[in-house]
Amino acid sequence: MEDTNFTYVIKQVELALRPYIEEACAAAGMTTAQYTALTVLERRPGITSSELARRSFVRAQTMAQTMDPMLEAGLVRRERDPLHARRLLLYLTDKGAAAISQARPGVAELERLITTGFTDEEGAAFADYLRRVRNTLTDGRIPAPAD
Amino acid sequence: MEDTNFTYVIKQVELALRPYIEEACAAAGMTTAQYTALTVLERRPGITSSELARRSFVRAQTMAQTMDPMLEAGLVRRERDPLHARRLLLYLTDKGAAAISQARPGVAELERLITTGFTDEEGAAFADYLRRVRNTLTDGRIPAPAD
DNA sequence: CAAATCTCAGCTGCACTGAGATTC
DNA sequence: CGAATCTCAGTGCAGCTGAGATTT
Repeated sequence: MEDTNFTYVIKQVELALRPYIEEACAAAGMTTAQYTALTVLERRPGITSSELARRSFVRAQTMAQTMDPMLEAGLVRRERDPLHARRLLLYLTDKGAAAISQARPGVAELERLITTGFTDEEGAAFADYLRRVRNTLTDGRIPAPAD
Repeated sequence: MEDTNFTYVIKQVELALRPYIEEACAAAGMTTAQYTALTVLERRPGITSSELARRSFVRAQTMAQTMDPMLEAGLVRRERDPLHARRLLLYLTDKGAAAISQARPGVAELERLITTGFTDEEGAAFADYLRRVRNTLTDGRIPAPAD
């Protein structure tokens, strides 16, 4: 197992992936970071921006920056936490849910494209490897994987 | 094979990888993009900036921007192509080779970290899957894979 | 007081586009 | 003329740091 160049090839895959993802997200008027944040928010309504940042491996300031235009556009709504006045809890609005729906088909199409030529077993193995690598690299970074 | 979220997990892996790569490259006073360009240049001395850009999946302008500080710092040298006055051929200098050497141990260490807990077979399969995905996504983009 | 959250302001890396000059 | 290369100038996204206010 020498000269496999994982860092290089992973970077290439990410670069090659980018225009596809951007296109799918743009179809719903969002950036990639915004779409990702919305899908996490969909699974964890009432999360704080800071927590969302931790789960996405970015700083709180970066997430706030991602959220700003979506709050403006009414895709996301926020409320003071009644138990903790400093916290602002985030919720998906109907408009936000609609935006996700609009982007989802393109993303699903891309998921299929990625594993073109893979058997089901290979696809499952690939998914497993990716998660293992992620977990190795982020060991102890977050309370529970943002999966 | 549903709900595997390749796009999401690949993005996470790339994000998690970033600080490690940056650290290894910074040890030699380079950015990630610069290190990558140098390693490609090492394998293909006399390549043009445009060709290098194609092999790295970026625009010619982006590559020029990556190269500029390295030309300034004397890590890379360039010469007019005697056969084509418009072209500038790129070559690694001794200083550039030294910079690669300085960054390489950190990168090699990272390669090992990535596949922590993988058997040799799993590592080989993972490397193969990544290349297949890259090739699917960049189908017909460049003459020969920059591998 | 310490820790967490949120906000403001500015910076960097690395993509992009568009336009122009030169050369083959 | 068309295609490729190189350069200049400007844009945007998405990370980052640092500092300050507020709350538990």
